[in-house]
Amino acid sequence: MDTAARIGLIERVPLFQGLGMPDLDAVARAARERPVRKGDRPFRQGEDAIDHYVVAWGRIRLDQTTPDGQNVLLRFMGAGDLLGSVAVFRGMPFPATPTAIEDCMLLAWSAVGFAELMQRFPVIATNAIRIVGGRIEDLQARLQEAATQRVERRLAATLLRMVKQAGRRVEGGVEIPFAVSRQELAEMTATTLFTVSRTLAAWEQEGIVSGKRSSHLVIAKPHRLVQIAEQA
Amino acid sequence: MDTAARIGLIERVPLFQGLGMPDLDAVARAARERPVRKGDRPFRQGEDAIDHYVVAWGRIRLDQTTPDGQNVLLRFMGAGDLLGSVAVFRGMPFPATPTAIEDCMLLAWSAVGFAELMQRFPVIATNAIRIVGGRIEDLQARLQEAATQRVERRLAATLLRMVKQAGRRVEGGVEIPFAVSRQELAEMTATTLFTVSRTLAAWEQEGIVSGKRSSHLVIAKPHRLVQIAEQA
DNA sequence: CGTTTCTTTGAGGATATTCAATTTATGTGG
DNA sequence: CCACATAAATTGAATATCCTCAAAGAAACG
Repeated sequence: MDTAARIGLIERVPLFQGLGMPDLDAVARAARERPVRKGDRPFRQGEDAIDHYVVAWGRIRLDQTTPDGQNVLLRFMGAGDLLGSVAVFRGMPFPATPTAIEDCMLLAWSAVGFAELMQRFPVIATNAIRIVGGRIEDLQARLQEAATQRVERRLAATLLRMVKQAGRRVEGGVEIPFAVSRQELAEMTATTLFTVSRTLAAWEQEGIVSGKRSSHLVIAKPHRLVQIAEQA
Repeated sequence: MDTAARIGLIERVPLFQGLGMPDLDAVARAARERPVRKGDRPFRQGEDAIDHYVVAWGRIRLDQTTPDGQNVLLRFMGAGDLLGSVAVFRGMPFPATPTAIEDCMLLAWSAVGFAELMQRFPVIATNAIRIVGGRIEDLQARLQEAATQRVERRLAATLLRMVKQAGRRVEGGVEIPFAVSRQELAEMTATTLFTVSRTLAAWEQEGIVSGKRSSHLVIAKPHRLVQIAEQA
């Protein structure tokens, strides 16, 4: 990937929004490329956080695991998403493990290099706060759901979040453009894969969703999901 | 409160860590004072976020309410805590409502004024990211608990978090230095006040905690709570 | 001292989990 | 391309955890 290509990527990354042309060039030159094969993990929960990452392309799953082996899927990430920065800023170990669910390309900046960029281009800092703030709201929403709502509503909300984040219009509805297992949906919804399976089966009956196994999920009736997610 | 007093407060606020003397003065002068009576709400969920706040003294409870009236207690806040900033940065309405549980003093900065300060003192931005990052980790931990653990463990974790955040050594253990109702504990733990009541009753039997009604909770055996919170 | 608010306790029941057994995909090697 | 092995999903039945509702008791407040 040459500098021009990097700039093309970087200029669409929310973190670097508001930077002009020469600035983007400086940012691009400071980046290292880090390809990640499908299934691989660029780093692991508990390791020291030394690099900031941005996903250039490909998709990544971010998991948090408890000491006793239970897993929470925090989110899926795609092109333009920020990875690991919060831990770097805080000087703490990574709180979660990313796993590539497709072949990916990451761009990496060392803590020091990134600090220099932030000093030169203060807008990066405000962008970072905005992004991290968005994650807070997302987490608060999920916490509220987990705390107050039943599985069916939560699952509807989970699917709608995924649609909002990565959904693609296709004939017959909106598609989630990568394979998601019941287990993964369960880990995002705070439930078990069994309950997810049953719920999706019921929705399939009603024609709300479709898509088996490794094929992509298609939401045929998003409005029904919204209804379920918001039902009193 | 004169400027000197303000500086005294501000220099211990994590957000302004790393600022030197003349800088602190500038920050202090730009602040407005906003007293809040016990029970009052400086703003409400859904309102436009125009001011950044820092708690100068007093305690505040931060709640998020669902459209159907259910409530999640996000956290308690005290001197030095940042309030509302995430929403201001994002240009979004406040996602939660703060309520003073004691008479409080807030310091307020307008969005514009604060942006100027951040421009002059870039360290404020990095501090903000660190602080907001800390909240993310807190929320992730709570989400994981809510998703994977039973009430007893979650309640233990909730109490330990409160101890860590605001606990005070007293004879016979550690005290949470403000009154917390069962209802509030339930809203922090994603359960009902009934279950909290039963669990605390059992713990009181074992001598792990003590404190009735409006008296402050005392954790006599924090190590036992840790055990419960971490039990496989 | 009465009223209000918070807390306790009990009983019953619902939601969702757990566990086990099948069925259905996927993909790998022959 | 098929057969087999592996992984994912389905489905059912039993059970556990926790919630809901009701009623009574205790503490706070004016």
